[in-house]
Amino acid sequence: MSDAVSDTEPHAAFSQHDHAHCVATTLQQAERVATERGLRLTPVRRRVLEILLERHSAMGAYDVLERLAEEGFGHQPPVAYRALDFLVANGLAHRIRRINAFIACDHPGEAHHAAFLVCETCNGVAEIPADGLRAMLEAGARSTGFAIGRATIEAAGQCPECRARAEQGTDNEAQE
Amino acid sequence: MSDAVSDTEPHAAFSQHDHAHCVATTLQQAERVATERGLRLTPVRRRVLEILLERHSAMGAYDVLERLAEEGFGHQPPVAYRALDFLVANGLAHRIRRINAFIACDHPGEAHHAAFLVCETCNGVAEIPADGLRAMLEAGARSTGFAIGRATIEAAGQCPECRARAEQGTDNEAQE
DNA sequence: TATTGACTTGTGATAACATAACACATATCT
DNA sequence: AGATATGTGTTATGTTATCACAAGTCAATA
Ligand SMILES: [Zn+2]
Ligand SMILES: [Zn+2]
Ligand SMILES: [Zn+2]
Ligand SMILES: [Zn+2]
Repeated sequence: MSDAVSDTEPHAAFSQHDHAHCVATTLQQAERVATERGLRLTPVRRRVLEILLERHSAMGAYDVLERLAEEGFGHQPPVAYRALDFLVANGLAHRIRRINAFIACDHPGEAHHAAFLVCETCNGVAEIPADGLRAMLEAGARSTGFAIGRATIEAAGQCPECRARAEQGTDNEAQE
Repeated sequence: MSDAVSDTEPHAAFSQHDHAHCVATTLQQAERVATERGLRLTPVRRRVLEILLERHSAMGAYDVLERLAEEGFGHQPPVAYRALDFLVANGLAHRIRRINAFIACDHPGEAHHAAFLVCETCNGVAEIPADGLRAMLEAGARSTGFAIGRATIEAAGQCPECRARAEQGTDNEAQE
């Protein structure tokens, strides 16, 4: 049987890799960005970024808050939301609206538009480049006179690993 | 300088038009779709669709619920959510995640992918064709082996009318 | 006709997500 | 030090969404 997946290059979010390297380089980039722009990457903010960086999936604000509380930071929602909002506002994290969650940015500091692939099975989230998508969206909007500020581009589906796993199980999956 | 907006073709959501015509034709289409597919467009469901069709902007579930309650339907959130979920599942309405709201579909029954332009000033929402965007997104996903189910493409910004209004005000709005 | 089974609508309760308002602390600048 | 802006923590509340269960509707069929 031919494997439809085998000839692709899976995103780091959906495959085994040296994640410590992801964390180190991204955190380093984030720190450089903060310095360059005079942002105050305070203890809470930095810790939230580190927590998000632990996995290639998105975390809800309350999950982040729980971690913060355990570690001696505040126990109330605004503590998490403020740090998360700071990170998002400064391009160090992204908000995934489909699942009300947040994820660390893969390329902080580099001007880019991103789209997100959200696996409905394992909850992994991959950030993929979306400059072309953004340009196309912008073109569509311009023809109606609409001026785009920010865009949200998200896809829900199944990542290659979960897809392969599903192939083994022979059940028919019902669609939504 | 020429007016950057004047030569565009504004979307119905952002300009004066015969809205009764919008409502009539869309509702008619929706009814045809329901009949063809054996869907039960019950009183609540139909009423919710009519309520959404009243304006070219999105409504929150609780706003819909309030209307339903006034009109003798149930008073509890599931009443609204179930009807809305039914409409979304069957392509008669769309969910706008950026603002946690719902809007009637412009072209029920016609297979299409849509993107949405959400005006942050007047809360108008325009549905625009997104088959090209979807194809591009799909291409990006495929290169990572990801299989897309549903996609969310939304832009927040300013509609042509609000943009024009803002231009007039810029001289006066220098001070707060 | 009466039974059945799938589906729909309603309810109360609760979960999950997000912000308002205010007090106090800490950094920055003069 | 004093003035100003920013950040952190708190309590309280607002907003969005789902769960679990009872009762009603409807159509096929025994
Ligand atoms: Zn990694
Ligand atoms: Zn997966
Ligand atoms: Zn209209
Ligand atoms: Zn507008």
